[in-house]
Amino acid sequence: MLTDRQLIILQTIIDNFIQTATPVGSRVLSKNEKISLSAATIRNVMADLEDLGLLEKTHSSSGRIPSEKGYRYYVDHVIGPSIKNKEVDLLTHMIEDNIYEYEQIVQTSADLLSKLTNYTTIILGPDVIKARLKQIQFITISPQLAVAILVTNTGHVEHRSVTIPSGLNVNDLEKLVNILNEKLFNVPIIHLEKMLETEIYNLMKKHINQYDQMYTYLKSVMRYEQPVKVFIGGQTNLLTQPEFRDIEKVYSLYTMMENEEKIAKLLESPSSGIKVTIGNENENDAINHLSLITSSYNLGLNQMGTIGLLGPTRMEYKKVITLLKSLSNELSQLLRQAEDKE
Amino acid sequence: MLTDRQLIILQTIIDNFIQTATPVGSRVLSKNEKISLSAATIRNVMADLEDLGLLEKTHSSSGRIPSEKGYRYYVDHVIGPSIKNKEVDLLTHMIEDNIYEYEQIVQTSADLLSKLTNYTTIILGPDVIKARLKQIQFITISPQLAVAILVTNTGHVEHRSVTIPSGLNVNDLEKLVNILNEKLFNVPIIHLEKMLETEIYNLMKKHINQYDQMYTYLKSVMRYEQPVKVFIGGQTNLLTQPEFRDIEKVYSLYTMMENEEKIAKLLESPSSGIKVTIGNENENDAINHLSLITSSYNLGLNQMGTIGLLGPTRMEYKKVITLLKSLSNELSQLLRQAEDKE
DNA sequence: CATTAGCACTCAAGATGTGCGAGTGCTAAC
DNA sequence: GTTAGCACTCGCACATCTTGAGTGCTAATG
Repeated sequence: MLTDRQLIILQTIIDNFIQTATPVGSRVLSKNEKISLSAATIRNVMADLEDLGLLEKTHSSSGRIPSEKGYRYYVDHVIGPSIKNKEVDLLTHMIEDNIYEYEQIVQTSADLLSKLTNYTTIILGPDVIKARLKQIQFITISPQLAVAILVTNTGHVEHRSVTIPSGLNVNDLEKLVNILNEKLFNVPIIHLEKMLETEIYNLMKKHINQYDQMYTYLKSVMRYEQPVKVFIGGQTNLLTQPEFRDIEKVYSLYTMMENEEKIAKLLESPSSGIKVTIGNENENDAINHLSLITSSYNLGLNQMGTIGLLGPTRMEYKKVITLLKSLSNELSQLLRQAEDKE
Repeated sequence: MLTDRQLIILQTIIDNFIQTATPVGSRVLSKNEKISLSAATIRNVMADLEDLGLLEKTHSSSGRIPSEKGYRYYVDHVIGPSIKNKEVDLLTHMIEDNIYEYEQIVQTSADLLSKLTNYTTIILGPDVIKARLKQIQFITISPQLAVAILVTNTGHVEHRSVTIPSGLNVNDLEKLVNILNEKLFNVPIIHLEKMLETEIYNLMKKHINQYDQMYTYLKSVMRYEQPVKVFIGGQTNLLTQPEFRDIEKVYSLYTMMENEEKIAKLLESPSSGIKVTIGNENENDAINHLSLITSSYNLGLNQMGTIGLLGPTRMEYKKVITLLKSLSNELSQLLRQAEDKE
């Protein structure tokens, strides 16, 4: 456990470094109101903190910067109970004014969060795996072209265009739709393809003339593609941070962000609540010089999504955590409201 | 008109610079097989070309680099008839293997094109403005939640979740859907909102009990949001180009790319066919040190989209133009086939 | 008369050197 | 225990120097 004096100095150094991104020296600290000690004394304390592994020097006579362990200590011990601040209010109001569509809410949230923090927001949409089929429909556009629409019990809509086999009987198509809706109702959409291959195929064989051709098309319709949807906001924000003057880092980060799977892996969190990963605590190389703060939100129907904020290790932990806490609550509530309302 | 000698030297300089991104000197040129002249002679020719504004020096004693006018000349006069190359074949095959959904075809094309060229691909989806409503549907998910689905004559699907006003009569809803489908059939979706405000509103007043509440919801459903859809592939490719060592440029470019409207504006081309804009010929500041090559493709139903490739001014014009030509043909054909097939 | 060799000149870029300032650790005095 | 003072350490900014690639001009050449 640190002494009060050590704590206040550690905290001040971190706060300072978060703002300026430059090493903090004893002189600067001695001028801080909260610390009424001479520079020399502070130097001694700083040496102690360095021995404890909470601070680092960039070179033998430089000021100190927080180590990852230092940030960890700060996050775990220094950041107090969250205070609802005006940014949070702003956020919730802006969201409330924009409820049209699930995807839009999420994307708006991502953009807002980025704007408020100047970091990059990554949001993982709810897991589609658990969704079940509510209804399947075909709408013919032209004699040859139709659109297949799948709606899930979570309100998710997937659609594909399909070409209609020539000479397909209208009756057959109707029959087919009936079969599908009857047999596939409430089936998890992840199992659709399998169901089609077995049960449905046999039924089609019996009742539909051109079953083989139709089967091929259905298969393409029911391909299960996107396990989760990723939303990114404020991608360019990180470019304004001085730690990104190095193109190599930008390149590896952006390449990573083009890969939805990797992002999904990053945000996959078994536990709920806020989670902070600092620097090398991240397994992914592309962000092992960054910090990631995630929070899960839920959508009432047993589905969960994750919001993450990506920034330099000298991130404004306090602010971000506060914001994230409120936003995930807000999101959960908002999306639940949309169901329960009146 | 340039002499043969001038032409070959201009061409060699450009080809060389495209590969190496470093100024080309007379010594290097004199070692080129095709040019059997001494360095001194070449210097004279280079001086002439510089007077013509086709070449530039980075400083008074540096080698030459092509000016934008030089690239323009190269594009207009040097690049011969396009040759179908193996990359094009590869491209078409890969696309043919992946026909599932319009959006997917386009995204795949974007990614492929980027992979083949190492530049960034931007594709503008077809203009939704011209699309007309084919059908509108409500699917209830839970007693309070429904999904509204709009399908256009172009096979486009839009969906929104809406909450159902409490106590809404099932009959009323059915009536409403009928009214909507009858009155709005074949209406350009850009006019939906206006129609709703006038004609539909009056009809609703007559036939639906809770018309006012329902009206509000419908309005949110029919909001017309995305004029065009933008697909981007290989966004990170440009980062590997030496001209992007400067973070400022990366920042302004990426910021621009986050803005769909600006991109749309960029690719909006009145003329069809290949169009090359070099450096400052671009009005947009974020790319005025880059070149953009665009090609339009069409989708049979009178809709057009645009494919663009963004790279440094020392772009591999020949290769890109060839690829782009074939791809836009291929895309047009492919998407038409999807309709006509059998 | 076009071509070429030779030479003086230019300039960017990398290497080397210097001074400054921010910051440290240690020691001795309060 | 706290502080003032001092010698020491680096990074950084700046100036200086060297190198080499490249040019333009001029005079010689076929």
